[in-house]
Amino acid sequence: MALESLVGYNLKRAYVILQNDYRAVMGDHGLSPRVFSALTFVVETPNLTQSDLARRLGIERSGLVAIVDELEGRGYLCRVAVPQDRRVQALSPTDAGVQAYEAALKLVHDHEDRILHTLDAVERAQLLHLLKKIRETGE
Amino acid sequence: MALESLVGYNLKRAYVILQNDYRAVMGDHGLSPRVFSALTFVVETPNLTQSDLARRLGIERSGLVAIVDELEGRGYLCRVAVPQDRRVQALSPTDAGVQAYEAALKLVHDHEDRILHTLDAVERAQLLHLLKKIRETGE
DNA sequence: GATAATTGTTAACCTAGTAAACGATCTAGG
DNA sequence: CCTAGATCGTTTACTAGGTTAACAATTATC
Repeated sequence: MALESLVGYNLKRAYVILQNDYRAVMGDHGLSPRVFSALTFVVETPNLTQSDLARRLGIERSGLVAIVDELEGRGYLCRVAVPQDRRVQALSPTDAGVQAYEAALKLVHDHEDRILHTLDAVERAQLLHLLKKIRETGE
Repeated sequence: MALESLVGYNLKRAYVILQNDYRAVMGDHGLSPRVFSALTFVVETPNLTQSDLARRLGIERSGLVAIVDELEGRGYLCRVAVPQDRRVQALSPTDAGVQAYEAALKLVHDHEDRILHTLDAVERAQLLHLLKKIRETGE
């Protein structure tokens, strides 16, 4: 079967498996992968603007609006006006946002430990390294 | 940045990069990844039925209909009635389908060679092995 | 000071799926 | 034999996760 030796095919199948397990672990009202990623950037990056965040996530500004809306709706961040540039909205995490991020990160680690339990530490590091190498050539 | 050490995040980013390059190489009217995968199974598997194919692709039967419709519309396969079981439609590739498959496979190999040029043969084999290991635990 | 670029946002659209229901058909148990 | 359940392909409605194009407001550049 030609597909079995294609990286793209195996990458997609593995991606779907991880995503399904992610959702199972995070539950029905948990943060979706993209919302969790966005929250991570917001918590870890001071003075982040929406355009910044969209670029870092590799999506369009327009697509980010719904994500930020959700995080704001959950009370996990605030859009704060920036006097130096009145076009932008800086994204500032709330205390609840930081807490939710830390709790979600624990769940995500549990999920990855579970779904990747057949990979030892060396293999997992290898996998990360190889995926990053792909990212570097394509971004 | 916590995301950088997560397999899921890196997997998705790498997957998006491969998918974008795939589409760039295959062109605007080329076979989409899922349609190419389906055609591969049809060409390589005699007497394949739609339910079989859906199971192998890991999608629902209902979702497969549009894919088979497209392949049939392009003249790459025929739905043929099976006398032994009048519920099923066997999927039989046409000559044009086999030809299109072989041409597409060449393009896919070109695409993977290009996007993965920073990985040597050993790394590429490692990556395939690790992705397959994930697939085995999750399917 | 005019022109161009950037920001956040909305609206319309697209892709790739899922879930539920359907009639047709096949299979197994009594 | 025949009835209950399973399976097959299909349609319909829906969802997630994006994109592109346009917009007013604002800032940067020449």
